[in-house]
Amino acid sequence: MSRAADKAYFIIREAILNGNLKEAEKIVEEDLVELCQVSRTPVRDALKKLNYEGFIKLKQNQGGWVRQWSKEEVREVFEARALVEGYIIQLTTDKVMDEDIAFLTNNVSDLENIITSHIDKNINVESIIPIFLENNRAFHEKLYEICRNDRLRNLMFALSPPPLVHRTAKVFDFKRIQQSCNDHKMIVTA
Amino acid sequence: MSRAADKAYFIIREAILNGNLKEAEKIVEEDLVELCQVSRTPVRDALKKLNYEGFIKLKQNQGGWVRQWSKEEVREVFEARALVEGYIIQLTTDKVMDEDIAFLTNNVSDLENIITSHIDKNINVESIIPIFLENNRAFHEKLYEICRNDRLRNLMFALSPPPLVHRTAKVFDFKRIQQSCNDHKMIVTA
DNA sequence: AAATTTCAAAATGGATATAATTTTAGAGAC
DNA sequence: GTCTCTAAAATTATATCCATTTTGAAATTT
Repeated sequence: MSRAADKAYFIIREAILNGNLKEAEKIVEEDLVELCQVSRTPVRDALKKLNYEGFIKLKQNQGGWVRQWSKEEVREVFEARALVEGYIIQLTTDKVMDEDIAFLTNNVSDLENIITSHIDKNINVESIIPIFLENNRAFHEKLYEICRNDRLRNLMFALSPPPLVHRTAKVFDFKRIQQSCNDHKMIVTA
Repeated sequence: MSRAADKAYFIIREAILNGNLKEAEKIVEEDLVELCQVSRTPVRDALKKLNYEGFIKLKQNQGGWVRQWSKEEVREVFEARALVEGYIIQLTTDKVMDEDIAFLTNNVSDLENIITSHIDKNINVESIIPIFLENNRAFHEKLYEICRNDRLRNLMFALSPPPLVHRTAKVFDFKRIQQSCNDHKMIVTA
């Protein structure tokens, strides 16, 4: 995708994820032109992409809305993601190299260390959320790289997680993060 | 998506699947304008969608190519599709209604009858391929309808099958079709 | 007063024009 | 003869313009 269109894509996506564009809010292209400082063409490209990825819902001749998530849907997405991830892990086992293992091992132990040090010092969980997210992203990115399957990577992207506001309660406490960390650990050893 | 863009999408998709646009062939937007009889805007929309679905590969400022399929990739796609389908079937079990079952039962027995009559009369397998494809499509479409999950439906679409030429050897003989028929039968009884 | 119709304003989809980028093709150097 | 550089051609990306559709409020009818 091109530069102006990329710019629009990331700005709009960010606005959705951080809640500036609220759920079920009508999306008007002209407003986004102003927000993104590009013309309508790249804005429209960005909206198409966001539509494919499920961030918004486009309707013929009626524009788009920020996608609403029911509890049921959130659950289903997480289940489907788990399904695909499991499959990806299966695929990686034949292709994985020593240096990949090293990378993943480091990734996991990095997070582990951070968690324990935060718990020891009694630091609030919120401060490690960004670290966790980045660590988590890197881990999964590596898995895609190993299994070399763009299709599956897109697939996971299509199953992009619901916006932060919906995940927060579900995901972000120390227990959850440790759980995720352990899951990754098991994957690496396998 | 809008009408002209839909038109372009289906024309181009068809051209890829039936081999008129050959593998690894460079895709030039202006040529497709002529083929589809619409302007460049809807052609570009269609290409974006086809890119997202993996039919073609787009590169920044360099246009696109019809996707090439290695044997490995074909296998992986079929596996991934099976994975998602299995999951869809799991989801449908709580939601399925009597009339849905009736529809699926009919669908399966229709195909069964056609197969046996063709084998009895010693008719070439090729003549039932279109019937099989349509029957198959209707079966899976029904499953999506039952589980009411657009996301999974899109996901399957993103895992769109490789072009016909690649599937032919794999899929189209009586044994295969009967196998598929039996699979569906088992799904219905479950 | 409620419902329906009409019409203008606004928003989206599509076509075309312009700008930027990449590819090519040929001239010149080695 | 091959390689490199450059300018023209081709192609893509973006902006803008036009057409079509939708929306919503005012007006008319029941």
